[in-house]
Amino acid sequence: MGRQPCCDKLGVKKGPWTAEEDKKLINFILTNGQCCWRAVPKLAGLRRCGKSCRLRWTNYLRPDLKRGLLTEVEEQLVIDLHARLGNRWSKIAARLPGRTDNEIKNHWNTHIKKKLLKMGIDPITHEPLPKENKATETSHADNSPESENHHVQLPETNGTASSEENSSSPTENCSSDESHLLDSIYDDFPLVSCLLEDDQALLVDAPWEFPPSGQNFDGDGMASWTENWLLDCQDFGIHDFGFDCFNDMEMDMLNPIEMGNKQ
DNA sequence: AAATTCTACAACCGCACGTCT
DNA sequence: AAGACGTGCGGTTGTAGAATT
Repeated sequence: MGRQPCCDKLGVKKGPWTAEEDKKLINFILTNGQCCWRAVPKLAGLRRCGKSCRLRWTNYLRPDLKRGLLTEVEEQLVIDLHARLGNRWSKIAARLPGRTDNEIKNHWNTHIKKKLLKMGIDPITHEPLPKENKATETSHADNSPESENHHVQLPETNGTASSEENSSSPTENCSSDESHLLDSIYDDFPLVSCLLEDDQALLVDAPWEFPPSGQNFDGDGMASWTENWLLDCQDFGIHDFGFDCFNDMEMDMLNPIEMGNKQ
């Protein structure tokens, strides 16, 4: 049996997207909206796999994306959320409007991880590194993706540093300590609370204008706008970053922050 | 100036999950 | 209930450009 591949591998292009392909994809989605991704390549005239189209759209072409490096505040929020959620990048991304899980994941691996190690903090557990390990960790952790999967046996995480709960969510299971943790994070990082406040405001349903008013999208209008769009920074506004991606437990975890913030 | 190494990030892959029939 | 299907997620790889030798 087995399932059908998402696309026939033959004749499907891979690798970097060209501006032309981007245009086609944008044009198609503008006209038809996001529908069945499998059908998109064919309908849009692209020799790409549907999955690839979806990824390209969500990670790069979506107009509500911010580009550029994460700010200090965003970075701190990522660290904070990672401490609570582990490598659940999509959930973390949901808390950072305009950022994608892929972007955050990359930033984590290339910047934050190193930063934490330099500070003597284990990027997996967010606990201080045991002194004797610091040097060695720092020296090889950079290029060792495995290090993240090793589930470095921590001094003590109530003995449950098992690969089971994996999802590398170190604090996920210690709900009793949740409020403590949150309190300390909240105290330690006033910037985070500041962002959360802003973030809250941003969550107001404000759909991006598509196409921007005054632009027409037939023929050249579309093409020139698309080109500008691709060239320029994409910061149109916020859309689609609600809380619905959090399950109840996570919502409970987050509530204290939101609530505390309002007080 | 050329060669080599490093870094950052876009893109791919395989698996998991939810929905539909 | 089971299989097919579409989509989302996280890990990993490939590559272009920057930095270093």
